[in-house]
Amino acid sequence: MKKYITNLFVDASKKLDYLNDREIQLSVPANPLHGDLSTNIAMILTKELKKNPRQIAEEIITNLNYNKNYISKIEIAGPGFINFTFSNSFLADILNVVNQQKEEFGKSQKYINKRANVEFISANPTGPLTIGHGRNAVIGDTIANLLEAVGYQVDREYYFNNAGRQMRVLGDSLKLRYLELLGEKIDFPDDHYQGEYIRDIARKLIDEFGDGCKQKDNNFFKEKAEKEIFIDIKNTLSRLGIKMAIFYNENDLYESGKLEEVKQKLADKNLTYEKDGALWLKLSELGREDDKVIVKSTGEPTYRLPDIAYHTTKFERNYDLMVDLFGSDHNATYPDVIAGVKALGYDESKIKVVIHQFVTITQGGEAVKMSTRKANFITIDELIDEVGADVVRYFFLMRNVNSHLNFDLEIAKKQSDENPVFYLQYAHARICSILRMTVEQGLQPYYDSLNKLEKEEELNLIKKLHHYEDEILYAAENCEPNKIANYLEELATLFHKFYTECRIIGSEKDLAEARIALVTSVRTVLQNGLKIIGISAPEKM
RNA sequence: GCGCCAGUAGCUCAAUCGGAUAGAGCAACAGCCUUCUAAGCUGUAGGUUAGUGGUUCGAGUCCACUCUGGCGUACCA
Repeated sequence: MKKYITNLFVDASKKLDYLNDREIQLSVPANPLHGDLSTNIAMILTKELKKNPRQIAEEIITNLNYNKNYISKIEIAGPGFINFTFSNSFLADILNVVNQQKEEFGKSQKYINKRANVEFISANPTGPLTIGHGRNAVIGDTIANLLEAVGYQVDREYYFNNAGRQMRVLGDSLKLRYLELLGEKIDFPDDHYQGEYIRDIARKLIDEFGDGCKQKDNNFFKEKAEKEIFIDIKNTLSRLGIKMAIFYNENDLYESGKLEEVKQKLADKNLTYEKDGALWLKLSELGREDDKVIVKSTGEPTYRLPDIAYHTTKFERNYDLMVDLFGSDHNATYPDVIAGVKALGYDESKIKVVIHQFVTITQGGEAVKMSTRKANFITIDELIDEVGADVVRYFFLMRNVNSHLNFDLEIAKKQSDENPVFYLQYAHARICSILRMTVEQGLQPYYDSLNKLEKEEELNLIKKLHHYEDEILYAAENCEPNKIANYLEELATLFHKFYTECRIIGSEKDLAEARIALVTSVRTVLQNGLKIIGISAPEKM
């Protein structure tokens, strides 16, 4: 409908010059008395034309040649809004469209033949995924789902480094626990990984090799730990319904020579210099505040060089869009990387960095500080065991990525009956129940009597269904998965109100069957939306 | 000190590029099940949108400053 109205304005611009190339903002008014879509164009033009906005609106409306089958009326209201009201025949047609498109409804072809890469989680394999990673994982996966819904072919990518200091400490930690379990007296250092999972892996080694690994070096233990931990991480992700397409190891950048190549290119552009035995990148010439070290005096690169090199590989893999999802602790570092990528001649506008704020974990009102090393953490696995994958996903998704997410463990555990995710699923289950019942009564969805739907609860529901496609597109383009969670809650609310006010069984046959067509469409949209946020749609609860 | 993010009802959060009377849920109070699932619905109460100034037809939203909180500010990632 937005497209239709926009085209009306394009036609009108042939007569009204000032409408030429003007973007028409159409929004859904909060107050139903203000119609179904509204534009403020007349008020925007008022300054330029030095005319009263209501006069301008009047002039525009007389030049809008609209079809009464789509729009029942156009009105001027308030200071100069132009309000459009959908006709009932248009609303009825929405249900036909949903019914025809089914699981395709809401998807679009806007980015068909485009390829996107969504990089997320990217936690080094030093321990199980914790609540801290959970938000990143769920947001990333849902952004990927959204991009797929608007046409992109998407690769989900996990970047990790198994070569750094963190991983050496991990290998050490495993070796010490191994020796400890074999009866040696071990003084386990504070700065090593304290978690019980290290002992679990050590036990596996003993089961497999007995004491035969005593003489093995750090590398052996490191590799064993990495392997076991990755199995665990992948298992956790799979419980959340997440499947990564690519695990990209930072080490490949060294082995392939990519790192050296990028370093050389930066040098060729005269963007590096040596100082104090280290190699510096002239970030101050690239719009950043200070120059930064990219190769330490020890010869080891800092994270910046491999990160820049890594991003160049994404460009070489020909993605049209690259989404990087980080926690807010990375917010000072990524601009350096982007500046480096740009300096190498890549189009940095293809990279979209999404920063999500931290999850604040509280237990009984008290904040819990998390640290993988200190083993003071709650794993996603534990959380799934407690409340189920659906609740975990929904909890991490329901807030704006820019907002801190307050995760009260006690509420998450005990409040499962009142969790909003059940509210959505309940709406779906109720519809399924109705449909089971109506089949027994010999009733079927009937699309030729949709004009019988004229109660407020019915019309509001249909209008909400109509907005679904716009919501998906907006959420995808802006990487705001929480919009879909909010939308589905609103849709569920409208359905529950409908359910309370409008009966199907017992109503006159044409009306009953039109209502069946309506709830069938609602079910379709609930299913489609829940699928995008990765939550199940139960038929019974 | 500087940078990014936030501050909206008692609590947790919405509010589509600046739009019309700032909305939900939880908690509180009062109602609704002989009829399709009460994990639901209806009503009452709850607000100087942290503060001060500015921009304009119009500000929770934009700008400046102040206050509070989170995350950063490495030759750690």
